[in-house]
Amino acid sequence: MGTSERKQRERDEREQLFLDTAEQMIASDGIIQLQMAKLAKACDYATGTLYQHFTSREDLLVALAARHSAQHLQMFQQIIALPVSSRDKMFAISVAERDFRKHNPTHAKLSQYIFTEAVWENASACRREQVLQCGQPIAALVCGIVQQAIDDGSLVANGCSAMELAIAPWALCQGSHTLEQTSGLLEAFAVPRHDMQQYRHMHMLLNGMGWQPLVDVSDMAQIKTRVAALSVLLNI
Amino acid sequence: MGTSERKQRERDEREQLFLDTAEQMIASDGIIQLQMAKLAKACDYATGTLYQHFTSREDLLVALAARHSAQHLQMFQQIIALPVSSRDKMFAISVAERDFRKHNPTHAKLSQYIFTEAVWENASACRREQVLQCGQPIAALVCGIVQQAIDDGSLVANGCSAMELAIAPWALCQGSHTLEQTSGLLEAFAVPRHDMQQYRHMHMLLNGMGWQPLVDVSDMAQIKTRVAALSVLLNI
DNA sequence: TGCGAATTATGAATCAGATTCAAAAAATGA
DNA sequence: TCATTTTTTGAATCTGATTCATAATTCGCA
Repeated sequence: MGTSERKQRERDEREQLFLDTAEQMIASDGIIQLQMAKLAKACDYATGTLYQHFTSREDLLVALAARHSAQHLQMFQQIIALPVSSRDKMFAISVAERDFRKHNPTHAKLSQYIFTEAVWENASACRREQVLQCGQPIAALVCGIVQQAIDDGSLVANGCSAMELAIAPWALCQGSHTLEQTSGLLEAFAVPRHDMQQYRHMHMLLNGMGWQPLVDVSDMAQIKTRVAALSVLLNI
Repeated sequence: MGTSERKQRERDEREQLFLDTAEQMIASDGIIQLQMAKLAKACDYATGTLYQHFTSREDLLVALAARHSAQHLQMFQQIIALPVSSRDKMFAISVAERDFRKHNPTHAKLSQYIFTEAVWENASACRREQVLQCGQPIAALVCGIVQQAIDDGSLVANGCSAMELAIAPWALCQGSHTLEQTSGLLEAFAVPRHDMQQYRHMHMLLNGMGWQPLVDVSDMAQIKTRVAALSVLLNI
């Protein structure tokens, strides 16, 4: 009926309010500082009301991550529509990913944090499901790029499934970000933090996969140009 | 003087006892279940005594991770002494790494957890330092392998420092483990969890770096054989 | 060996903050 | 309008980390 529909909408809006506010609070004070009572008060609701949406603090964090994943997906969807080679699409994924993280430091921290035993296990099963569900179309989409490459002959599968192949760039991307994010790690080892470096590594991997057309990894200028071009296409 | 030396030793032993016990407790009940009071009692000490060693629960976790890093280093040191090509050494790193994680699930979880803002920021500066210090020789060692490869001509640097190049396999390794570890992620996407898959990805990357001698990534049997051979050399 | 000072250990008390739940308020609907 | 159901409230509860006054131990010295 109409009434209950409106009610549901209001409830959803309230949930978004909680999430928006939590996001702001995390952005300004960090994850640890986020307190349930403070958050509720900041939204002009009682603590108990907050718990009607999220079964626990961890549940809230996972919900936040799930929402980010949705934006994430949207960004990736742009990519498949791009008028570029499959290899460039895959590369664009890593460019977009990096940009997304740069503009969403909260997401970067959260995505590291929520998969931690301490958080993951304390979130409700349904929120966890939600995160994984959001990931699914992303994975499908990346797989699609690989499949396209296999189909048009620019990548030889060698008996691997598209997913198995997609894992490689995914892992490299993930690992690069983990290293970069890990406080003090690269600094401690005096690794110059050069944006392009990571892109070069990705091209090395894609070359190693035999993904055509190969890119000359010694030509940083060209890599830079390509990144710039993709950035424009993605308007970032 | 002799007396204070013994005292220091006893103190160190007690610290190890705390860490050993914490490790067991984590192994059997998980990180979240680790409670300071329980741990102290399990070691027959008062809670306050535990706090004389670790400034906080997080500090204890970081200390534990630092200890793991030391074992880690030891394992890697074996590798540089191996009578194999530099490429095989680098590959051996990923084999050893994977084995280490398989046999130390606690380490795997911890190393993900401690670098989380919530933990890292709450550990004492000196513990954090300790973790990074342990990492340093590991990094140096891996760099050494890259440098050796550059020197003997099996790898072309193209103006990159050894460290910059070393980051690539490091990131891939790291990322693979993160993906694998992340509860439910690969399952959710129906990715078959095949040990060798990861090794193939590493060879793709090393090939893409132009690291000689190149490996035929379509020949899984050969990769498998090489892993087996390295496992024997490392006796794992 | 005995004694006071200095150091260390103890664990009950404190504190922070997440979570709950009985009571109050609001919505529903007859 | 009023009884019933649903939702909101926030003070009380609970958990577990951390502290700190007190007790125990060790030390240096006569």
